[in-house]
Amino acid sequence: MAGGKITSQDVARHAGVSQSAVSRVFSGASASAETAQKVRRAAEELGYRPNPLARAMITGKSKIIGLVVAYLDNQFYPLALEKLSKALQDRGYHILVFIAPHALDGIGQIVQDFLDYQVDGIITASVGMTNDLTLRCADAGIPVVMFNRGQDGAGISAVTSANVSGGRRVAEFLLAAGHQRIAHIAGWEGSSTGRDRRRGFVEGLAALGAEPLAIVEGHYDRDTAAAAARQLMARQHPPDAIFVGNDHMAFAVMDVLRGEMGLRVPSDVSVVGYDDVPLAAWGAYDLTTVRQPLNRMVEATVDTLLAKIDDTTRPAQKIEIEGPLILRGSARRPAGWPDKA
Amino acid sequence: MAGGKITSQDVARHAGVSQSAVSRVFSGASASAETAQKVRRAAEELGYRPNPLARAMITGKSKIIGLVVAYLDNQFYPLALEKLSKALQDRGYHILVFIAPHALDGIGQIVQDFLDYQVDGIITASVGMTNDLTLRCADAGIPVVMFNRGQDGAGISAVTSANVSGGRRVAEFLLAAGHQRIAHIAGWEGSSTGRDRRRGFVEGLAALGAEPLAIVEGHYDRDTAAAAARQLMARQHPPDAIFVGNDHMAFAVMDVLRGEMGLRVPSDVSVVGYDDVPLAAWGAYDLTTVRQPLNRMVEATVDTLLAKIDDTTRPAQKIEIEGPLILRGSARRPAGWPDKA
DNA sequence: TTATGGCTTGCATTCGTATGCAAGACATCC
DNA sequence: GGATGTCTTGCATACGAATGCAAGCCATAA
Repeated sequence: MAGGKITSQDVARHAGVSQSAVSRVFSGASASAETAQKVRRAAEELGYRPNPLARAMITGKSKIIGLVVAYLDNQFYPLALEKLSKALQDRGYHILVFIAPHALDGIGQIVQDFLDYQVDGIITASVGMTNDLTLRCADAGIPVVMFNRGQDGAGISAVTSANVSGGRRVAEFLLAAGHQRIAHIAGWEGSSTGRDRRRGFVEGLAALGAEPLAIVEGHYDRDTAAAAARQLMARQHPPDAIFVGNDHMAFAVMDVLRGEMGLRVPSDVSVVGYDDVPLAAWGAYDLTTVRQPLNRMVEATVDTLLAKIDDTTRPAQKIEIEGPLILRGSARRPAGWPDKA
Repeated sequence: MAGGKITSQDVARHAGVSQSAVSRVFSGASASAETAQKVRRAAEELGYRPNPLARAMITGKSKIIGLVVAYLDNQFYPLALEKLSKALQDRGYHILVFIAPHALDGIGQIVQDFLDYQVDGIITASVGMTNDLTLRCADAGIPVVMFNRGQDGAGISAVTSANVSGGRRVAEFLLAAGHQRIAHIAGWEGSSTGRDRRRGFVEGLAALGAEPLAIVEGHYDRDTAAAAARQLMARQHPPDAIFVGNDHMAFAVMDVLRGEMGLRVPSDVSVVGYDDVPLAAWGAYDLTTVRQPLNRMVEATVDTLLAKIDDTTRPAQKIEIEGPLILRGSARRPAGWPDKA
């Protein structure tokens, strides 16, 4: 029961040295082997641990990373949260989590909180109003990395998967399977991922002399995507394949096609998603989708952020990681294609 | 740009009062209306905000709540995390998130981190080794509330849904639908929720003169639950209804029944889950399940925790909240039953 | 032997806020 | 009018660790 807090003073007394000596041993500054030994023994015996809050006051480094997330109903983000969190914990950081409010003024509040708590860095995992948030933090001199969302021009680091080439691969895949009328339910024009996937997809079709039957926005939202699916299928010549901007929406689309309209996937309509969340592999959906390589994205994010914290002058980096197309049962498979492409 | 930090000193100078006056205005201590006015104006003009770290050093109150979660692949927990987080943010707290490591020694690390950062309170959302963690934190004098998990005897607050009566209601429901051979894939014997649901279920059957065909443990894990389903269906007389200890496992069970075995739900087998996560309402599963009233559970958790932080001598509370049975398409419906029971 | 340099070490101060204490202002009561 | 009490206010100090500075130590070089 270490009820009474042990301070560096206590350790100093116990070890017969000064408080500064203790501080130096624990903060890695120079100290003789002998002193270090004595201090460590004393600390061990007393159960001393440096107080990070006090340390933060002096150094300005809190060892806290702010993590902003939203859309926890899309399985991709809880997983990202989990892995980011673990990776940062392993590196000796702690994670202050903020659920991004949908109201815009909430963002200002969050920025203030970050400043107040002197977080050393910030990761934004797909917040709609990322721009505002990131810019304000960057202004305040806090390193920021955007996860799964890029930003043109601005000097802010970002880690994404290779969305353009992913979209292109889906186009090639659907054409190879012989689809004639291919529609796209896009993510959100306000997000780089949505734009890039769409662009890659359209370019991929164009490169093979095809063009999309229609493109509708799904806003990364179940209800919107479901409505989009209904709208597409109500056309005089409905699509025979739909590329959906992420898995979360693709599930809604499949629910509409099969549940409401009694259609069969993929015999009536092929559906392709994006992300490869665990649910995509479950029997009920068995969704063909482009995998976002979560582990590598997390590693890259953490590395980039910590590097920038370590050396603030580092320039911003944009990192893109390729992910494979995972072939499952929700889309017709072209003859001869393997499970991954 | 407010690059240089504004301190209470600056405000004091600007307002023509002492630093203590500023402190008192911002910490709610007594101050004359006039002084308060001057201070607030000055603070406004300078963009001053009290430094929570410095404040924490003096008061010992960090306004940080530690939140321990695991199993982020079960949709229930991300949602809980989201709502808990929002509720606490609204009350002026910040959330330090820890992903519970599966290794046992990781727990000790977490406890130390909590102590180091002087968290004001802790919420544990369904960690396996909750016992050890909670006891150690309670020992250290940090208020703890267990979310969605109880603990017999020990003086620790806990908020759960009414799992015993929930289990009982499922039993009554399945019997009313005329099922003859009812099996249960239970949660985990080491968790109170798992034990309670099971107990209520068995009692409910017994009260009507029935007994379970079989009970198998699913460990709240997809693969284990899937294996359990296979095992149950391989019996000479397989069940015609399965009550599964939570939705997450129920999805796996449905995948096995429909995907692997070609059975129909509910005509061949009825499936009932527990939680009512959003996915349960999606078309692909359309799962009949007992709802855990998340919003009210979150409110109760936050209220209990903050009350205990406010007055440490408060005795531990065990709060149970009733949740309805939501009737959907995965289980045969007894004649005359409404959608909710 | 003395001067020079590199290491350690302790002292004192610093970070930004909260708070006990005593002094002052003012109203109340006898 | 003097005594008593309540309310404000400023001063000084405390929280726990980090760090500039100067003093002390030892070894090496001249």
